[in-house]
Amino acid sequence: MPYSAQHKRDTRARIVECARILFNRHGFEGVTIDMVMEDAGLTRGGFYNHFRGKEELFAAAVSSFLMGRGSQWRADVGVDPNRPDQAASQMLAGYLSPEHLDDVDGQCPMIALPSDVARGSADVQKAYQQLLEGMVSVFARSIRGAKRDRERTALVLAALSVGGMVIARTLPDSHLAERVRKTAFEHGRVVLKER
Amino acid sequence: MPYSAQHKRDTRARIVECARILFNRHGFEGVTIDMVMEDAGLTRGGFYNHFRGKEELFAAAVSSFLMGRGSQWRADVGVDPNRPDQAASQMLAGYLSPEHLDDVDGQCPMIALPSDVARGSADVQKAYQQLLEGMVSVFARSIRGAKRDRERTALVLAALSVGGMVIARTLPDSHLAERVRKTAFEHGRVVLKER
DNA sequence: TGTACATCAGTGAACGCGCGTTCACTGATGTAC
DNA sequence: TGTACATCAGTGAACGCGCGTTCACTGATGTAC
Repeated sequence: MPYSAQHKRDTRARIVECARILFNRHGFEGVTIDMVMEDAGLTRGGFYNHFRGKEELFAAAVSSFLMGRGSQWRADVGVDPNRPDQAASQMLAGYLSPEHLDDVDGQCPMIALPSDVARGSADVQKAYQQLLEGMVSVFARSIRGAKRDRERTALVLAALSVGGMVIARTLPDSHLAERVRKTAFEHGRVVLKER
Repeated sequence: MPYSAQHKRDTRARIVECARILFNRHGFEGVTIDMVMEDAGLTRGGFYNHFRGKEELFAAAVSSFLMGRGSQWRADVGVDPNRPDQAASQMLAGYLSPEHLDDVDGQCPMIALPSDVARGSADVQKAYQQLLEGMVSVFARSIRGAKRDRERTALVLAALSVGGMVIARTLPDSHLAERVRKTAFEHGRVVLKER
């Protein structure tokens, strides 16, 4: 056996991580296989030892956000189990934070790549949906009330969070962008408190 | 003088309208000058009699939504002047309607093209911002209360509308997409009633 | 009214470039003996 | 322990294709006389 299976897994993970950042910066069409492989310290041709093609890489990159930065969406990281409502307010505050707005490389793909995903493969759309479902479940779990109401409120918070950030990202007037972000955040807090 | 100035204006408008639809369908990179000109009944080369390049066409296409379908955003079309609140609820209902979700060709560019615009020229970003400001001003004008509160509520409704539709558009599970759309709409109605 | 002319919207071949993908190969690695 | 070997991750040249843009040309149109 040449090289270990672990070596291959590591290389693949490195490629995906570089791709995730580059897609966030430049979008699906704006990223070339060359760019990704160079960032990963490799050359063009080796790419096809790891992926069937560019679309598969895109799906893997979007999906990887859940395992990386977005892992808190499933694990409720650092939240006191006696205060489950903290998970929702932490998620809201983090997602609609000024830091997240400025963090091009590390931002959530739902913000950076919505139209790319909408025109992408079935696999990347599935990955996008998993991101949303993860977010919604964090919100829903830390809201009081009947299950149906909890999910409805969680969906509202998700639409508000993603929508506020997508708009803020796209506005050239950074002052207006900041107002959108802040207003969405404050309204989200009100929605959370009412529950 | 060969051809009238009106002839040239008409041709340009036809190109922009075809481009708007194609961009909505396929995104900025997915549309070629050839596709646009063929739809407009012309050939490749003539394009540069009307536009400096593809980026300028993109900005014109996004901007054109305000003059076309989105004209209601400025004119409060068909709204009883004694019931200014109707403008907001009509806009909310129309924007978050199932018809708008299904209307790929006619949809608002803020839904179809957010990431394309975010990576586009300064001009197209300005056009995007004008769309948002138009929407916000329709909401704000038909809400009661202090000016500051009205604008904050209007921004919330805009984030909710755009966010709800962007998410719904991107989700492959159409059942979940429909739930997101509906939930955003119903929450928007509540927000409007509270004012 | 008819005709010659100037203008410029529109044509379509050609250019240059970049990108996704393929492919024959190289060489680092773990294993068998 | 040392050596020959098989595997396959990685290399980089090459291919094929499509796209944005350019450019010399054409011909429809309105005007001048």
